[in-house]
Amino acid sequence: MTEPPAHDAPAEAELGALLFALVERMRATFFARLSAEQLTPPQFVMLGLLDEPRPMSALCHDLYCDASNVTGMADRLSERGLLERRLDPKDRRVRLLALTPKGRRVRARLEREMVPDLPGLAALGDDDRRQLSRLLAAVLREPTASEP
Amino acid sequence: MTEPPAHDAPAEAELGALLFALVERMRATFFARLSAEQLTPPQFVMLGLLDEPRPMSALCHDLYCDASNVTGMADRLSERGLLERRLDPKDRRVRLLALTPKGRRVRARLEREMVPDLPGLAALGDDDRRQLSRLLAAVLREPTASEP
DNA sequence: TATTGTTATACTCTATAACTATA
DNA sequence: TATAGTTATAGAGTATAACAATA
Repeated sequence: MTEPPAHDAPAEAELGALLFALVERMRATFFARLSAEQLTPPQFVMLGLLDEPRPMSALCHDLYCDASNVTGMADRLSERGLLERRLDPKDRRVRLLALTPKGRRVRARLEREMVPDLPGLAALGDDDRRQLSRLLAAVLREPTASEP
Repeated sequence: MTEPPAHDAPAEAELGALLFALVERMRATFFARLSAEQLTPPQFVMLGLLDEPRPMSALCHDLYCDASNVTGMADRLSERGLLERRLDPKDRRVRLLALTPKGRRVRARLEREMVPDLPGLAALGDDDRRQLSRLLAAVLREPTASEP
């Protein structure tokens, strides 16, 4: 043990348990919507990472998986018309993955429908919703170790 | 379009985007710790569902997967000494899955170490941490559709 | 008959290693 | 030489279908 923690450990453990419970709660909606759309969870994550065309190497970094896996996932999603491979004019080794219009529609529909379905969210008052947004934004404002 | 929503849609979409971003942020810590422990994500979820011994059928419900998959997952985790199959005295068809002491230790260590590692959480002030706990608890207090 | 868990099969996800094309 | 992506292979997660044991 080194220095005592800046804030009390019990409160931190409670917050941690709540975050785990929240994720667990989101899983129900998540799986139900994805199976209705015939998408696997990794496929949905991949669609969610493609705000703009990105190299396959960037995708395998954000998916926490090996580059070899991105090949197969991209194959399957492009066969279904959800994304496409493009050439990178700056480097002929690179393939950029980009959502098709259909891929954009599917992703937008899923994101839109998953959140309102989350039980408990609609029960918050307007003030509490604003507070929660503010606090989540504050947590997310903090940079990740992997970011510059 | 039918009735106007009870609260404004933009605020709801923003909150949804924040929740997605939070989960995405948690993934980094999550994958790093699990690979260090040589556990797959589904294996960790299974350990997390075993607060007490539970029938395999209950596990496949909470994992959102078919019963046939629980057999193999339980095989692998029990080979590693993290859980064990027990007989249910009330129904001889049922197998109860229960954490071993080792499984309990591994699960506790992972849960304890994953949350403080979440970037941004430590940056919140004590008041904000309490607020966030209160709001998450309020969301989670709302029952799920799958609960009685 | 219905339910619990297992086995068999096929597809997807994942890592490792060897390979091609490009830089 | 190093990097981006692919292919081959093997282990793990997933669903479907058929099965044994029990209720």
